[in-house]
Amino acid sequence: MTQDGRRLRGLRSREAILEQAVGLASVEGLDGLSLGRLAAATGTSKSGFFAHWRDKEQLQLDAVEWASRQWTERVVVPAMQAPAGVRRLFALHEARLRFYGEGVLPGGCFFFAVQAEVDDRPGTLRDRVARAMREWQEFIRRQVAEAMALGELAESVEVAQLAYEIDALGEMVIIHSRLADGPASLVHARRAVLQRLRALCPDPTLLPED
Amino acid sequence: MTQDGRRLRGLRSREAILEQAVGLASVEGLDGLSLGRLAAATGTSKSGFFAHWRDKEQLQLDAVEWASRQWTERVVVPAMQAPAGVRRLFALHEARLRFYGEGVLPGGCFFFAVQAEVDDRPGTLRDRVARAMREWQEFIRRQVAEAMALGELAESVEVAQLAYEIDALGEMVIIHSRLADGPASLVHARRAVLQRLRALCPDPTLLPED
DNA sequence: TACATTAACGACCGATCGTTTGTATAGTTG
DNA sequence: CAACTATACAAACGATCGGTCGTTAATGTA
Repeated sequence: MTQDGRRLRGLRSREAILEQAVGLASVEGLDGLSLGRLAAATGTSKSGFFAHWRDKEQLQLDAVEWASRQWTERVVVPAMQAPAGVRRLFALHEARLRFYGEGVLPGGCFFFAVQAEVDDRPGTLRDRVARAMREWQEFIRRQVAEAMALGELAESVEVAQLAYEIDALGEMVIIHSRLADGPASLVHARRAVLQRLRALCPDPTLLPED
Repeated sequence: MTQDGRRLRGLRSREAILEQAVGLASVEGLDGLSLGRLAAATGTSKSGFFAHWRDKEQLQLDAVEWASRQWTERVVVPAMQAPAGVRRLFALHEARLRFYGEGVLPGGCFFFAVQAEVDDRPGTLRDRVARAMREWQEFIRRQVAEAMALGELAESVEVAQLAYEIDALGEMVIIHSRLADGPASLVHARRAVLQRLRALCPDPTLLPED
């Protein structure tokens, strides 16, 4: 199982295809992502995919994996460089908004585009997407709990409640920025969480004023 | 152009088909809603649709119209029975949550399922969906502004900001309840808006405590 | 009664879907 | 070098897609 040149070349095109697939899926969803169009976008042939994946579902599963790793690298990891507590919590929110604002994915958010498709369709794909989202929300909850343990959030805070609010205010940027408000929703989402955290934090100077 | 029996019969099946279409689209989206499956669900034939609609896009446009009216009847109208101001604002939020919680549509929310599909695809359909959503958000903003005019919200409130928060906290119930938290997200969404309004309202007794 | 219109249908069209098959080729191993 | 393996392809498959066509039965109008 040594990685010789063949596998290396294969891995390279595999990664290139997955990157394209995640980008396309963030726009058209996992169903709209047809093998024909993906082939055209990557400059390969439809049948070439089956050298890398047994069927379309395997490709979709790997795309979910790829999107998860991308999210971790571009959102979670940068936020972890902020000091633990309420500052890291807000850094996490800002990192997400930066991800959206910079247009890393042409459709904004891979998981948002995919949720509506899989949530009513049981199967491995749905399970994998649901797990990724549960891990993400659990991660937010951990940051909230840590901020509380550090005394940086009022004791009256309920962890799951605040975590829901932070996630909701961030995620909805995708909808609002694309169909209605445009970039203004980024400002609204940032301020909503910032003011909420400042109101709950005994030492608001930990957070920017505006 | 008098409405004789033929047209009446046509209208009846037209409405029945549209109701099915909106329900199916709330689950599978407007693309997933294929004419073949819609025909099977309504017990008619594919080709029968073309007696009512020129092509699929016209059916989709009418489905958007139907979903808009349903939303108005089931959410907006009931909320308007509450006294203007902060109580009506919260009644609007609760009416939405009731709509989701009761499972009026099998997929939860028609517009949520459709947004991700149309937002990157210019055309009449996208325009119509975007208009419906802009009207809804503008309606929320009007209620916020009215509550402020009545002195039921602190003067520091920015209308668009608060409206964004209320809408985001409500809409995200669809995602969270279907892939992660389940019904708990309804509780989170309700409490988030309730506490936010109570904190901003000079007379919190206008709103329930919990 | 004679005629027009409508709802609804079955059969079929070209296009595209995911997938299979067979093949050519480049890289690795004995 | 020969034998083998992984990559990639063109061609074709059955299924399904949105849509057309011609027809039938029912309902209206003159």
